[in-house]
Amino acid sequence: MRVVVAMSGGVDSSVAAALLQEQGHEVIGLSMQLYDHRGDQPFGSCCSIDDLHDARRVAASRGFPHYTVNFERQFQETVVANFVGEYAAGRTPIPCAHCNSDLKFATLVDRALGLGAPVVATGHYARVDRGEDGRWRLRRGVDRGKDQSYFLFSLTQAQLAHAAFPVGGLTKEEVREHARRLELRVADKPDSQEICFVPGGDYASFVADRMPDAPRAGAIVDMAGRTLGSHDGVHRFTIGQRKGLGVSAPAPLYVLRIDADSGRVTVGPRDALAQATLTASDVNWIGGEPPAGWVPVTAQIRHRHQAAPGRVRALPDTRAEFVFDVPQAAITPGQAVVFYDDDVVIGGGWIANAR
RNA sequence: UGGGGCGUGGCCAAGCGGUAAGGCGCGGGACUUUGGAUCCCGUAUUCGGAGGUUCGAAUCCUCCCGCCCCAA
Repeated sequence: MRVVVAMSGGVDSSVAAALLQEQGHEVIGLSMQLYDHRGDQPFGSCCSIDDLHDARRVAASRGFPHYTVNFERQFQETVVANFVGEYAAGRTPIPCAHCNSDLKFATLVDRALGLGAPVVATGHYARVDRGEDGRWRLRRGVDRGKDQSYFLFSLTQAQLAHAAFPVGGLTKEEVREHARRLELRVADKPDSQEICFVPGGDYASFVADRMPDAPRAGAIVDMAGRTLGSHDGVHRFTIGQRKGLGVSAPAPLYVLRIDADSGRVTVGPRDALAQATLTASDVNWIGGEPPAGWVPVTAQIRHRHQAAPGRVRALPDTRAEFVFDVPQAAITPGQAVVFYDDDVVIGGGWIANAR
């Protein structure tokens, strides 16, 4: 079978491609150029010029074709625009999830079909299979420590039908062993981390430079409304943040609330971060239809959050309401909430608010 | 110049004769395909200044400097 593999230049997607090829598939490597690599400005680790070279070299060494497609414009218009807009609005974006939902799977499946490939594979740690009802299911990767199903909650039945995650059944260590066995040059390449398009991890400057209006400065106040200090812009904060407040107090202070209109950032003790109920928007129910009534599930509210039990129900306009059995700390607007039944992704959406 | 209190690292603050706790903040590291959190490490040769007492003082005494409160 002809398969298109989205290659980031890292170990995971490289091994995914090599394994598929080893299994007898006709592999076509595809890399997305997300940034203008001309000029000398530094950029992040994902899909950098070096990564594109790595992907190309891996393809060459394995003897399968590799193409680079230019997604700079789409990346700017979807992922980067959302990233900047969310921070400006006092919310906290999660670009990796948007990149998957708004860019990769939104376009790659069509591209692949155009190349005569019915399947698009990536290096994500997640699994796809079919349930008893014949519907496609998205499940957590076998390596729970590296699981990335959280970032893939937006996949639809149509997309899952054409998706493959070759490393989803492996552990990271097994992937690296395969990489060494196959003599891939990226075998010992460090795992990617941090926001790929923000140079040096200084996302605050990145956002400030691209905001339509000047950063909204304001006061840092306690729960009683007393002013404790001031800040340069709400984009510098996220719910649950402790560092960088510049305020000293008898005990650590955490960001509890961000009001983008007034620029007011409310801080308080850690206990005050716990909330049980959240509303999500643009919810994708992977099975195809929203559940009827309340359904018991576990919910994950950030990458590496231990999914916690509760119940969910669908609301009108593709929204959903979820209630944790035990309140969780720092439920943050802008982040994704993903619902699971054991290791099966039921659906997910973007956190709109919590209370 | 009546009385009382206080000055310890960027902030708060223990210590009250035996050779500078702790917290916040800050810096670094670990972890991590988002942000945040969490964990680990680091952060005052020195206690407003100058003398004195003592084997030894941030801790006792004297003077000076600077704050704060009470007083018609």
